[in-house]
Amino acid sequence: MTQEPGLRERKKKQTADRIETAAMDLFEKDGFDATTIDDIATAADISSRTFFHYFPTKEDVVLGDYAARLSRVTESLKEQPVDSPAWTALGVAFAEVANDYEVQHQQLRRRFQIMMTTGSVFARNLQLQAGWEDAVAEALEERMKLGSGDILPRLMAASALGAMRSSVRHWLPTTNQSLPDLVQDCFTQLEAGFKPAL
Amino acid sequence: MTQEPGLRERKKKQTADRIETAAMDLFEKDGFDATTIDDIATAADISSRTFFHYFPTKEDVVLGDYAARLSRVTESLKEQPVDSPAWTALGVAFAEVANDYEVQHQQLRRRFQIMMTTGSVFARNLQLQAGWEDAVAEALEERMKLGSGDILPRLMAASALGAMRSSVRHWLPTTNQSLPDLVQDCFTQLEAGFKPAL
DNA sequence: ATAAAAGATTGCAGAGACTGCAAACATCTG
DNA sequence: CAGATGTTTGCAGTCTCTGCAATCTTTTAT
Repeated sequence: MTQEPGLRERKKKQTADRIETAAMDLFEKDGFDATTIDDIATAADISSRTFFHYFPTKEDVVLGDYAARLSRVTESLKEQPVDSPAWTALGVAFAEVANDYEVQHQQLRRRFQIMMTTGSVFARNLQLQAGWEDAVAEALEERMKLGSGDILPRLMAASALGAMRSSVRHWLPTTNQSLPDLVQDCFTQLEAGFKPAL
Repeated sequence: MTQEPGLRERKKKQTADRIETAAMDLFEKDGFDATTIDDIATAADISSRTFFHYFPTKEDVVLGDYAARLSRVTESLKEQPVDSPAWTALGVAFAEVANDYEVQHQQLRRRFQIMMTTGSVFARNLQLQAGWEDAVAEALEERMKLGSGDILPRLMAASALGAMRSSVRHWLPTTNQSLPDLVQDCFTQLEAGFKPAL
């Protein structure tokens, strides 16, 4: 099943990494907007055309992997016992993600720093999160066996993502509390609002 | 105080309107992405350079006025009696906006239609909403007399905006329920989660 | 009424992100 | 080793958006 990746795969990953590190270094050195695709391509030793075979936009270099990470929420959600309340299950799923964030906080802080100070990157991030909201809302709808006419799944998904975003924002500058704790606090705060919902 | 606007002001407003209607017509006819600034400029009888004196980006033509509308939330929030709970006050403020939306739903539907089907416009919208979230969170913080170390104002702001967004999404395709009702439902749903907070 | 100030419009040149295409190149498969 | 398949590259081109300087319009002060 899991074949050892061939030369082609290895090279590809290697190039992707080279682009990413080169780009991040330049972003931090010169700023996101002042760094051009050409700059990145030169630093990563590829042609500028090739850049777009690896990343759809410049913004995605900053968000790339951390975007994929949140998509785990839906998987985790499906693994939760069906008899636990939806909001609780959501809380567990997000706690896992928060843990990932906490573990890799060194790399994430660099990315967040750029994201929070660059409008286009921030916007792209929100756009990706909106996609996750859709996915989470859909998963919740299925889980709660509700028709698509009910607003509750979407509201829950939006609240959960909002809790996550709020937590990250407070987590970033301070480091007083751990991210999982913050997320947990937000979820328990909102819990009463979703009490009656299975 | 309120001087009758001079010729200059009148012309400016007139040009802005011309750009907006021309652009919206083209967006609906050919699609947002397929419409170029040049197309809009030609249709509105201006030079393409002038377009950017009126709108910072193509996306803002779709979002323009309705963006400003939500900024009313903070004002409305300040007018609420200080002894009413924060979440209740927020609910009233958003209800006013929802009413505006409902009244002008014909124009808004056109804009939402384009927004929901065009990634860049949707992203821009989320970016603007993030700005409102900041403003609302700040206003709440002041109202609740909390230090800036507390996460609650931000969580409330995020939840409120989330409720608004969720409501709009359900309101758009159906028309079964009025937007203010939907918003009200979401706010009462979440109310229990913010009960203990003044 | 007229001249000066202030503001708006325009064209031009240019940077920069991103796309499609076709040729060259590398890797994999049999 | 040859053919299939995937990757890189250069090139030409489109489009958004910016700065600048010239021109034209409206306002204001004389």
